[in-house]
Amino acid sequence: MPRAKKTIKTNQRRKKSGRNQPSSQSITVTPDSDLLFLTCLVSNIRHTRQRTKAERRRQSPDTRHQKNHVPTNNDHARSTEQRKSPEVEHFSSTITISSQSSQSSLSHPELDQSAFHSNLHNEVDRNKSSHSLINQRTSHEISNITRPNLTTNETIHNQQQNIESNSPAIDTFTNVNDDPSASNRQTSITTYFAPIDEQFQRIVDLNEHSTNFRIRSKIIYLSNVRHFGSNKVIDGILSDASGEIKFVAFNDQGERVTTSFKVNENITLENGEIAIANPRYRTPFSRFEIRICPSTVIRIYQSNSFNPLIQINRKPLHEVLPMSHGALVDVEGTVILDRGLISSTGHDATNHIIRRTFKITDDTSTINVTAWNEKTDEIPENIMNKTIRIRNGKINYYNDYVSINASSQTIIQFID
DNA sequence: CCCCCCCC
Repeated sequence: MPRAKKTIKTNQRRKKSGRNQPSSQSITVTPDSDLLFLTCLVSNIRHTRQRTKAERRRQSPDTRHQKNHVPTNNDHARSTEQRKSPEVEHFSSTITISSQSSQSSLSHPELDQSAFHSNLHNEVDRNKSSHSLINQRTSHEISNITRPNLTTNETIHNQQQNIESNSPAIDTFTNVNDDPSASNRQTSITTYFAPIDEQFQRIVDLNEHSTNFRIRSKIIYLSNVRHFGSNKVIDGILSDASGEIKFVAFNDQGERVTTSFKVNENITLENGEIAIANPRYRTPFSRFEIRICPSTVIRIYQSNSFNPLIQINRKPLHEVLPMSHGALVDVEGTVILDRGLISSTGHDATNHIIRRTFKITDDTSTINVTAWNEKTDEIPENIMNKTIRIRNGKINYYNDYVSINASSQTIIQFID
């Protein structure tokens, strides 16, 4: 069946890339020339010593450990609050270089760098020296945004994160003059009015009056194509560190989306029609939707560290257990048992089903989670002790046992 | 201009 085939393919890809995260699908190997650049960049930053691989390896589990206990009841705001959380503050100064050094480790898949990802952007906020260094390269590199080049995109990311995090975005451009390749940009106009191609807007700042905008985002949800009358529609949810917004695409525009969008991949999106979404179709975390139109430019955005967390209205597991069959819930928990992939056939023998079941726990209880069919593609091979965040999981009673089903309407994200 | 989807 096509479904099963698809699963196998993604698993192979996962193995090849040597990484465990669902986002690994978007990763390409950094070319040597970029490693060279990285080396220069890293050695140019004086006040901070580049840590050896062994040191990084040692640090990695610590970092993961610190993040693991985090589950709080205040998840709603957590993705934006995280930037200021004390534990992040605590170790950010010790891994200041890691946004560069962990990039170079991409070609060393044995290194588990996943623990760094969610924290990289925090460091840039606090490290103005690397910040200005990075800016020297940004203005010409951004034009290469479609190049499958992690260095480029990380660089852009580092700069853009500053825009997202510090409300006055202007200071980000102060060092642009150092870059000879940017010479034709150096009119006073572009110095003071940042060119649109050098920044991303925050998703929370979009509204029905936004016209020329550019965002970068993770595709956290993609619907199936639905048909109505002679038309078809596809929609989804885009997320950055600031929030999320729905998008919708009709007919021809939908074709673009179905051929190029994949859940958990990052994109940049420029222009589109923004409207207040029909409340029936809204997410709990956004009012607006972007209608993709012919002028909308969509590009792959390859960044290992841009990994915004999905927002959820988290329910403690002990409150989930008594809920009724079919109810939708948001939960978060740590995987304590992984039963792996199980194939079976449905009532109809031609219906091939694949599922992955694992048990999660939080402070209050434990529950089994089953991901069905294509959703299993989003589950990394190694999930033990990782924290999973689930939005729109479906309560399922079967043989007197409660579990949470993750199927196509469910959004899942591994945090560690 | 659009929303349902169950499966062991």
